[in-house]
This record gives sequence, structure tokens and C-alpha cells, in this order.
Amino acid sequence: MMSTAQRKSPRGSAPTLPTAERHAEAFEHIRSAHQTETAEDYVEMIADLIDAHGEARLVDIAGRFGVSHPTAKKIIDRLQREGLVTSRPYRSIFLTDKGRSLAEYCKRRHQVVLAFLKALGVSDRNAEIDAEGIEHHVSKETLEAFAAFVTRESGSGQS
Amino acid sequence: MMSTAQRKSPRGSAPTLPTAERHAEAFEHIRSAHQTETAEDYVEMIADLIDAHGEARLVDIAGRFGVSHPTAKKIIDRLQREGLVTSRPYRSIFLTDKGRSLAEYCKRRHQVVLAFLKALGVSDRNAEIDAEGIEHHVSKETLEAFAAFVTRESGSGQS
DNA sequence: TGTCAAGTGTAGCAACGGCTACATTCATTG
DNA sequence: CAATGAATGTAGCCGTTGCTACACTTGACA
Repeated sequence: MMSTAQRKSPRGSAPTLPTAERHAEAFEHIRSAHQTETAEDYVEMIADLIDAHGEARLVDIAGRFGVSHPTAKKIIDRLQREGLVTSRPYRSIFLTDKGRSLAEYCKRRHQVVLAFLKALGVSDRNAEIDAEGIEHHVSKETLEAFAAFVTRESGSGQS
Repeated sequence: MMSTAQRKSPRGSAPTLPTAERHAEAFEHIRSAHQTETAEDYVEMIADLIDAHGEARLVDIAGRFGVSHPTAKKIIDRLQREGLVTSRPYRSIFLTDKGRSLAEYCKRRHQVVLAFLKALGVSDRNAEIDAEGIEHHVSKETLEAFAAFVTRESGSGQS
């Protein structure tokens, strides 16, 4: 028992591994990203709906995300608390300036990621699915690298 | 008011948009991916710890993720329910065969994504952060495209 | 104008992943 | 062998995102 590992602390556990902190940092980053993912998706969707139909109704938002309307309602309420949308009882939902600029950033980012995956040779279907997941985890630097690749590829190579 | 949009249903809302289902499908995919993300991260971490110290203690797992030990405990319990790990009171945590193979797949996938981002020119720091987030949303096809790109780039180009 | 269905609101439940506070076990060490 | 502190277990709280069931508004149309 106890075997292979060298120990220091009285009851086992690692000798205050230096790697731990670096890892924890990355995962903390991920957790906070998760909190904003939903907001980004909803804001972008609301912008799309307003674009398409002139307004964003709760039922449409829920339908597009494939969730029940109370679920969508709760999220809209949160977005309102955060100052991204405005919502009055039985009325459609609107974006604030803050919400609108977030939506525009997300839309652009989404398009870059999607175009990038397609340029890499991924099928349209998988590119669309993966882009939805990947876009929220792309740093500014990575996004720029994606954009540069798309430009490079479409500019020269792949006939 | 009501303005720009053409309406059909009695109370507004979109005319059963055909786009809705396609979108909902992608988001459903994302939600299910989120459910497995944590499991993947933990299983991979446990494998790393066993590799490094011969065993995986709860306190080390919690430390590496930067969460409290009860949080890690709950997740370990869930992994055990799902048959990915074994855990006995006051003992260290082990992977089942299922857990081990999942960990190996995740580790390989992580390495491909990380190498890919670096090959694209992303800095080490951002590549590591982004890889943690991106890896869970990469389909088999996209992963292969990433791997192919890494091979291609390291094989010929960038001296 | 009254009816009625669609849309919206609200209540309450579950699972997940955070946390703190406190109880328990275990292994080292005196 | 007993004590002590680290590791683990447990209880209970919160917020988020799911859900169903039921109540209420609204707007279109007979």
C-alpha cells in the first residue's frame, strides 16, 4: 500500500504541487466563461429575431433554443438584471445598447469561428454545431489567428 | 407599433420558423456536452494525478480545480454513480476501465487541440487556456482536421 | 363586445456545481 | 497507545438552468 509516490505531508496528498495553481486558474476562467455563455447566446438570438421579425417574443426565443418558456423567461429576467435587455409584462424583448453591442461582437465572433472551421475542411453541419460550442472559449488572440487563417486560405490556396 | 414584421399567428410570434429546429438541435448538443464536460475534466485530472503520485486524493483534485473539497466530493460521487471511478470512504480515488479509456481519449484530444492552437500561432498561455474550453466542443471530424493541420504545418512549413 | 386560444407569468420541483460549517476518520508522531 | 492535525464525510445553503402544471393577459375575430 501507499506504494510508488513520495510523500511529505502527514496524511498523503501531494507536496503542494506548483502545477496546481496554473491549472486552477484555467478552470476558474472556464467557470466564469460558462456564466456568460448563456447570456451571449440569448443576446445574439434576440438580435437575430429582431432582425428577422422586427421583434423578439419569448415563445420564439424558447423555441429556437429548444427549451420551455419558463426557462427562457428566467434567463431573460437575469439578462434584464444585468442590463442587457429590457422586458415589460406581456411585451416583446428588446436589447439595451450594452446588449446590442455584445450581440454584435458575438455575431462577428461566431461568423469567424464558423468560417474558420469550414476553411479547415470541416463539413457544414459539424462546423455549425462545433462553432456554437467553441465560440465562447476563444480568446481575442485565438480569434485573430482564426480570422487570419481564413483570409490566408481564401486568398491563396484551396481552389 | 408592431411595425415591420409580417404576422400570421393570432398573437404575433414567428410563423413556425424552419430555422428554429436546426438551431435548437445545436443548442441541445451543447447542453449535453456541458453535462459531460465536468466528468471529462475530472477523469483526466484523476489520471494525471495517478500518473504523477501513484494515487488521486480528494484534496489534490479539489486543489487542482481550485474548488472546495465538498464540491469535488459531489462530483466524484456522480462519477462513481456513472461508473467512471471507484471510491471508498477515506481512500483515494481510482478509475474504472471505462473511466480510464475516457481519460485517455480526453488527454489525446487535449493535446491535439493544444498543439493545433500553438501551430496556428497562438501564444502558449492563451493556447492552454483556450484549449481547456474548446476541447469539449470539438467533434471527431474537427479533431481530425486539427490533427491534420498540425501534421501538415510541422511537416513542411514553419521552420 | 365577448370568447377563446396563444402568449406570458408564476409556483414549485430536480440536478448540478459552487460555498461554509461542522463531524468524523485516519495516520503520523510523540 | 494516545493525541493531534490533515483528509474526508455530511448537512445545508445559494444560484443557474432545466421541467410541468396552473393562472392570467392579450389580441383577434365572430
